[in-house]
Amino acid sequence: MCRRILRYQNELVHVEQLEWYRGKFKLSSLFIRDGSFLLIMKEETRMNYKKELAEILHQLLEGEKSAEELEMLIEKPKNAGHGDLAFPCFTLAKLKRKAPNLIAQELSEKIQSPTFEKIEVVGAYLNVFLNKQAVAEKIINDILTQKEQFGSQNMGQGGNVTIDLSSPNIAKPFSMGHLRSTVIGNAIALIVEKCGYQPIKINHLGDWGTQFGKLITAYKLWGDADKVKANPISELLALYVKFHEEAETNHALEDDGRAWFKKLEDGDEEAVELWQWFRDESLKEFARIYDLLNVDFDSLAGESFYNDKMDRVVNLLEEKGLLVESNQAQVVELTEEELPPCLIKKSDGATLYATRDLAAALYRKETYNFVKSLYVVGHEQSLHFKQLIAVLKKMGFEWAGDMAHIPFGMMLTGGKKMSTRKGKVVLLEEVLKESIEMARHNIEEKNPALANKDEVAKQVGVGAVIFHDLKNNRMNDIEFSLEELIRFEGETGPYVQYTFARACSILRKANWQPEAAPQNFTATTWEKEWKVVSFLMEFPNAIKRACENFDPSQVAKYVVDLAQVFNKYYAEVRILEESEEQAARLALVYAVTQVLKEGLRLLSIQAPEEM
RNA sequence: GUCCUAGUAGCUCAGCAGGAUAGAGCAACAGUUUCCUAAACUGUAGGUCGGAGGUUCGAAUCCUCUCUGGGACGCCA
Repeated sequence: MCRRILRYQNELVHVEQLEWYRGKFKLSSLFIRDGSFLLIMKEETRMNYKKELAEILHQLLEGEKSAEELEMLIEKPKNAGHGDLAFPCFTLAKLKRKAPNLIAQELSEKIQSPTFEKIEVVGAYLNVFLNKQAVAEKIINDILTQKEQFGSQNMGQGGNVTIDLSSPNIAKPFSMGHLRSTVIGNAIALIVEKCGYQPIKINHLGDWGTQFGKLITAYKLWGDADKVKANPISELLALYVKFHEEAETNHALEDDGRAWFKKLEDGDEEAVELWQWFRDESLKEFARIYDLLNVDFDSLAGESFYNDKMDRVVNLLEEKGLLVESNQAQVVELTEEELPPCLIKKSDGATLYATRDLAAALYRKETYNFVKSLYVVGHEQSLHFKQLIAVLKKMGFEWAGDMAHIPFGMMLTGGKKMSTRKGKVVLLEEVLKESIEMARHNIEEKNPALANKDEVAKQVGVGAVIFHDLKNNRMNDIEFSLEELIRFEGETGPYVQYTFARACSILRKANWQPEAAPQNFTATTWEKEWKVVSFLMEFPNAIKRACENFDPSQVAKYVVDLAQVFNKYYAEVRILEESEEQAARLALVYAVTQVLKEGLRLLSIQAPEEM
């Protein structure tokens, strides 16, 4: 091979450029392999010590396994006594036909790197201890200079990601059930943005559909304009509930409701006017809640927005010969996909949910040219999204593969789904109010001298509710429990916020400024601090995991873990006490505040400096 | 009936591209405040990882079957 190439991360780079890279990235490790490749690691990569170890092992094993394979085998030990990285040698035993503990022993003797302080062999394991001084200094300085940028990545490269979130139904109260999509979607938007994507948050309002026909029917039968004006949502909800009660015995009501919806879709003046009114009132109420939750949207294009864009979809389907009649309705058959047929038009010609989502998908691709299009919608709609994507693929739209349903479990009361129809809902606003009140109560008890009590109570109360939703795997159902929600101890939002506030308090008392921080901390062994440092190091990985899996709980869990180790450290070490190590300790405290704050921000939770 | 999802400590959950004694929080019990905010910290107790097979040097993690809860399966969204 005449051209010497070196690999720079995943790219191939010409060796002539080596000097340029050396200047720019301070190469830490340089390997020459079979005279034709040079493998380098640039400065940022060095932070990924796992990669470095994998690379070294790869060299030592003379290519018997790829660096990537080796990296996957490296784990971080659960037990601190087992070091920071561990490599089990079992799999090599077969390849080398040698006892795994012997292999570990041999490897341990050959590894030489300033990054690794010591290598221990325990059975078949290679336990690697990082050089605490070097690593801690590196991490702390990174955070000191990058501040809230620490942990940011660029896998998104500016690509647009549309996120369908929240999407409450107009004329219905904003219930606990809607919290999940709102809060999960918002956190995903923030996380994805942190990873270099451009999120586009779309509130796909449920402002269209047969339900409005039903509501109009109910309003015309039993409604009172003054009452609705005085108390829009609760009055409309009462009408909606009454409709369903009456409809159980009087089946003509259902037909009447359907008829009114058809009129609405055809632009009947009275129907449109009522609809517009209901919609405006609802949006006013929702605005208060979004404000509390700190959520805003890039688009409010809901279902009604696609009203005039559906003919095109239907025509396209017809042109492609996908539309077939079935019991007077128009459907797309999905037998090859092993899915039930997707209903496009009802027998009365009115459109359906799927029709609107098809139109919306097309619109979003054309308007935003997304690289990913996410739908943060409950798990019970999985089939619908499978069908939606399948139909788009059948239509020949390759980009349908970039669409993804992000499902989540249900909010339950008494083991059952909350049902608007039966009027059995818990209002989100009520819950937020209770939580804020609880926070306020705690402040009076614990820190009555606090300056901006109302503001902090709001941040803490709302933080508790958001965190409670985000801390667990999306897919778990959540049994609604007010007690559980407004618990501020243990693995909760307020616990993390409290940890942050106490850390801030230390910095305040020390009158510590990041600009005045020293660059090196030679007086410190970092022994007591090591656990905290090693958690700080994990932040970028947590974000990456959260982004790849669209899973905010990864960040929530991380932030609790960091708070826990910091609290232990805080209880053990008196930081404000004069000591040679104080400079390093204060810098560490500052680093913790930065990461906690940023972690909370990614969950849309504020971090008060005092509470 | 088919498909999707979950089953880990009394409760809520982590851990699941297989790895070293299965971890937190809550609740229980016992402690810590002349000391950086006790919304905290320390300790004790608590588990045949739903069950049965299988793959493997090694399984909570992968495969098959099975039981239980929840959900979805054409004119709701």
